[in-house]
Order: sequence, then C-alpha cells, then structure tokens
Amino acid sequence: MSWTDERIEQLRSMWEKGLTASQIADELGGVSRNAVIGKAHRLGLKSRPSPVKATEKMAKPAKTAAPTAAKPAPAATAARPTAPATPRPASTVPRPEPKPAAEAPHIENAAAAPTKPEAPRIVSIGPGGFIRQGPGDQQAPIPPAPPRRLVPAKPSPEIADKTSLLDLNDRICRWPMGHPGEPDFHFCGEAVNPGFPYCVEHCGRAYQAQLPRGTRRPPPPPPFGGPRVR
DNA sequence: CCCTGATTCGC
DNA sequence: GCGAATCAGG
Repeated sequence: MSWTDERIEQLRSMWEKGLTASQIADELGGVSRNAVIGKAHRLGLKSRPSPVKATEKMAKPAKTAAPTAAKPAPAATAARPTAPATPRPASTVPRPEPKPAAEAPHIENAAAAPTKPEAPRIVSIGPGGFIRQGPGDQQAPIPPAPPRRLVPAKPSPEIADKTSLLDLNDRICRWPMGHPGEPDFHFCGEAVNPGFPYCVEHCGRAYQAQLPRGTRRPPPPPPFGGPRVR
C-alpha cells in the first residue's frame, strides 16, 4: 500500500480527530501503526498527547548544586517573545524581571466565578474505530466544519433521503459514506456500474489498487478511465 | 504484560 | 519517503 492523496487525507482527518495510530492504521488497512506514525510526522502533523513525550521539564540539579555562577542565562530569554531585543545599554543594571512564577492566584471559588463548567467529555471507541457519542454530547460550539467532502458532485441525494442499509440492492452503489455508527452514515446510492457493486465513480476508488504487473487484465475492462486522483 | 507516540536508521 | 525496530512513558 502506498500513500495516495486520499489515504493521506484520511490519515490527517483521523489523526486530528484524535484517533490513535493503531486505529488509524487498521482502518486504513495495509499499514502498520508505525507506518501511520511515521507518515504523520513526515506530514508535519504531530504532537498530540503522547505518553512518553512529556519530558520537557527537567528539575535542575537543584539539590546541592548551587548555581551560584555557573549558569548566566536562566530561562529568561525565551519567556518573552513579545519583548524585542531591547537595546540594553551595556550597564551593570541587572534585569528587573526575575519573577518567581510560583504565584498561585488562589481564587475564592465561593460561587464567584463559574467561568468554566467544563463538562467532562466521555467518548468511547466502537469496534470499527469510530467515535461514539452520547445523545447529549453534541459539541455545538466547535466551529470547524468537518473537512470531509466525500461527495463529489451528486446533484440529487443530499442528506435528505440517504441510502440506508435497507435500501441496498443490486442496482445501487454500496459505497459507504462516512463510518458505521455515525449518525449520518449511509451509502452512495447511485446507479451501479454494471457488473460492479459500486457506481462508476466509486469503482474508480474501489479498484484503483493495481494488480501486480504482468498479470493480465480481467475480462471486463474497467469502464472508467485509469486510477483517478482528485 | 498491554497500550501509547517518538525516534532511529537501513532500505 | 517509507516503515520495522527500538525506545520510553502510562
């Protein structure tokens, strides 16, 4: 399996949705968890709570080691991106900044500031790797519309009458739209490409995995062009 | 042990 | 660029 544009897009989407590398891997199929992680990194998208990468803070040898004169550069420089390079006239004036940030602004939580209710999201992962949401768990405030644009140009069926499992028959495309378990999961429903379970559009997707070179083509030559890449 | 993601490194 | 091997935390 290679990383086609499509697979990469799926990877991106899932990764951002917070699915684990394993889940992404076996949903994409044909790749290992490591492959997914490796690809994700190469794509630039990374991070996300990793169990092992929390190593960013090192308690200095604060023990007996008295940093009397050893380290002239505390973490002061990086702390202030806003402050440009202040043309500090070479002087003996020590910078007036060392603020022990150990300031804990204890607020009176006496019913004063209920700023963040912060409902604890509870999400479970279904067998297919999809995220299962509770009925009252809709996240309305989250604006980013799902970048999922799987439907190319279907003029007719919007979200209105989706093709459900029960609507499937020999003549309509069975290509799944979305993932099982999601509220909007349905099937393509277009007229099939004769002899195939999918419409022409999706045959292009379903069969683009090429046969090993040298293998002769099956009798029914694909009515669609070559592998399509949108 | 299982899981996780990060990194390395030969291909 | 790819991904198995390895590492390392939970």
